[in-house]
Formats: sequence, structure tokens, C-alpha cells
Amino acid sequence: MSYVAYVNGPGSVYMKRVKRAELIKQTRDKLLAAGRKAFARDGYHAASMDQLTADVGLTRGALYHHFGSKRGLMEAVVEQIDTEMAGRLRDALKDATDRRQALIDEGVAYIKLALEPEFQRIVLRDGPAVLGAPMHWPSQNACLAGTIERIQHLVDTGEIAPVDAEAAARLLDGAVLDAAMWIAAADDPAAVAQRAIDAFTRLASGLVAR
Amino acid sequence: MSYVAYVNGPGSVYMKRVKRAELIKQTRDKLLAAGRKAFARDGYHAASMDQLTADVGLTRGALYHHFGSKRGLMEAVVEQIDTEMAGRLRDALKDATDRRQALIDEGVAYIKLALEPEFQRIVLRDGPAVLGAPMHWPSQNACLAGTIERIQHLVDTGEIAPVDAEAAARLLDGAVLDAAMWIAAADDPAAVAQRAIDAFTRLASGLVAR
DNA sequence: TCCATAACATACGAGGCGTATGTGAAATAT
DNA sequence: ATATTTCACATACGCCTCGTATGTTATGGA
Repeated sequence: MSYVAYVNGPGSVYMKRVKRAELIKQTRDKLLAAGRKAFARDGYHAASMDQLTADVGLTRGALYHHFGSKRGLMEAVVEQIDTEMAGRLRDALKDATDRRQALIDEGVAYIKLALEPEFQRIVLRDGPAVLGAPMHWPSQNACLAGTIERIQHLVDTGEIAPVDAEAAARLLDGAVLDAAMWIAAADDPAAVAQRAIDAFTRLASGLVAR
Repeated sequence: MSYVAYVNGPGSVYMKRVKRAELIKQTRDKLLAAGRKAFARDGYHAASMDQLTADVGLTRGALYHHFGSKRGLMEAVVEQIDTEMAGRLRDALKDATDRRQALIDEGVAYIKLALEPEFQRIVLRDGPAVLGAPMHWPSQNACLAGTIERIQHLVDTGEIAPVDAEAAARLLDGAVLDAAMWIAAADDPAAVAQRAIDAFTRLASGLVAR
């Protein structure tokens, strides 16, 4: 790993190394994307690794090299989705004024995010069966940690009555995810979503009471 | 199907028919019990039908005759567990005095029931992945229907402020089940259970407010 | 220039599920 | 009372899938 930057023009050893690293990353990304698509469409169990890799012009050899196992690919896919979700949730809440109201808004925003079929199928449905309880996932803590922090802050500033922040966050999380699955399975998702959001607001009002 | 009861002593054609039906039922029950045990111990995917049936002195032939598929066995097992749970939940709530408090007690009781590893693994973890969203299960409605009915009654009698009973029930359900998985995964389940129950009481207080 | 390692592809073996088929006993029809 | 059909399984087969072991080629380092 010894090179001098200012002599690295195109075609230099350094650039070739960079190029190669990019190709490898592209291979990994292709597998990841193919896995995400296959898991979302067919479900974890029905997704065939042979099929999935062939779809992007590779073989199972590449997959097992990069991810170690079918489960390993699933872990990577779940982490990717979860990270995206956490980011989008953060964006949706970044300009909140009333912090107490923001807690309720967070739940509502989470419900809307959790409606996406890809998230439902991979993270909510197959994820626990394949990877075990979400509490043990490193990624899943991203969303939850934010909620815990927000609740704790409300307690610390006296904006809401004291409550166990983590416990409250987990309860809200469970309620919200369950609601999302209910909505997704409904004939009229929009109507059911409104019912769920109203009920959630009512429920959360008990938490944010002063 | 024409026989006269008072001439049916032991050894009669009728008795033989009864005996045979009992044997068939025993076979079914043995398979069901074996499936329940194997699914709880190994998880749905890792459970082998060959192994499972051999454990009770049968073959896969018997299994596919009675249940049609591995998934069919899973459905039967889930229904059995869910039915048991609904019954135990009903027992735990049958002598409640304060109906508003009973709604909270119901959540607490459900948390305790949902702590059982068999329920967690089969119904909560593997169930959704194998059978799809629980809303589509015929059995899952047993517990939920009871909760909906209780909430609706509280609303009708004016004991609590009006709320969408089904939506509220589903939210509580999700919160409670999530809490149960949190508790089960904890190092100190007893302590975490208390935190969850306290937080749930606080949360539900928003629902039962007049 | 030679060797080690990385990034894949190929080949192999082991289960597992579902189904098609076989079988003997019981139920039913004649 | 006998013949036929149906039931409750057991047996046998084929297909698919995953994981691993083994090449193979190209790159990085000495």
C-alpha cells in the first residue's frame, strides 16, 4: 500500500486498483439488489440463490464469497432497508416544533413508511423467522434508538410525565408496526390507515400527558 | 348410519367403528403434537417431516394424508396454540369487576401468556413467515375479537371516550406482542416485564380516559 | 519473476418436500 | 354374504435447493 498520489494519472497502478475495487463493489451491490428484489417478490424461503445470481449474470460462487450464506445475504438486505427507513424517518421529523406532538407524528410517519410492501415482506414478515427477534439485529436499533432518545428528552425536560423511555418506545413501535400490517392487508388501505392513525393518536395521548 | 343404541354392546359394529375413529384421531393428534414439538424446538424450516413422523412411529404418508403439506401441519399447530391462548386469556379475565381496569389487565395477562417460548417461536416468529399476515388467520381473530368486543362495550356504555374499537384493539395487540418479545429476549425477564407492564398501563390509560 | 491471495465459476453431495403408487383393512353396496 | 369401493396409511421416486470443496484466472506483493 505505497503509492504517490500526484503521479497517479489514468492507467496508473493506483487507478487500476481503484477501478478493480469499484468492480468488486458493483458485484456486491448487484447481488444485494438482486437479493432484495427476490426476497421482496418471492419471500425468503422461495427465493432461489441460483435464480437470483443468474439474474445478474453471476453464480452462487460470487454470492457465497461475498455473503457467506443465504442468511448472510438476508442480513445485508435487512440492514440496507432498515438504514434507509431510519434515514427517511429522520428526514420526516427534522423540522418539528412541538416536541410532544412530534412523538405522535413520529408514530404516524412510521406507520406510513411501514406500509411499503418491501419493508413488510422482508423486514416484518420474513426477517424475524430467518434472523431471529429484531432486538438482536444491529440495524433495527436505529429507528428505536431515535424514539427512545426523543421520549427520554421529553421526560428529562418535564414536558411529559416520567416514563420508562425504552419500554414506551418498544410499545409504540409494536403498535405502529402491527397497525401497518393491518392497513396493508385491508381492502381500503386509506380508510383503515386513518382509523389506525386516529386510534394511535388517542393511545399516544396517554403517554404524552403532562 | 343406522343402528340402535341399546343393542350396541362392546364388540358391536358400532363400537368397532367408534374404536376405529378414535385410532384415526389418535394418529392425527400424535402428528399434531409431534409437529408442535418440532416446530417449537427446531423452528419451522429446520423441522424435518421425516424425523417428526418417525418420532411417533409413522411416515410422511400419514402426515400428507391428514394435513396435506408441511404448511398444513403448521396451520393446525398454530390454530391449536391460538385456541389455547384465547381460552386461557378468557379464564384470566372472567372475574373482573372494573371493566375499564380490565382492559389494562387484559394487556398484562396477554403479555404474560405471550412470554411462552412455544408461542413466541411458532406463532409470533415463524407463523407470519409461513402463513402470511396473522390478520388472515381464522384463529388469530379469537383473541382479538374478544378485545374488540370489550372495548366496544366500554364505548357503548360511555365508560370510556369513543374510539374505533378494532383499531384500538389492534394497536394494543401489537404493543403487547412486541413487549412480550422484548421481555423474552432480555437478560432479566422479570425486571423487563415489570417495565413493560408499567409502560403499558401508562399507555393504555390514554385509551381508557373518560 | 515467483508466490500468495482474492474473486469468482464449477462440480459434488446431502437432505427435504411433494407426489405417485401400492396395500391391507374397513365400510358400503348389491 | 360377497363384491367393490374407499380410507388410512406406507413406500418409492424425482426434483429442487443449499452448502462446500475444488478449480481458475487475475492481481498484489516480495
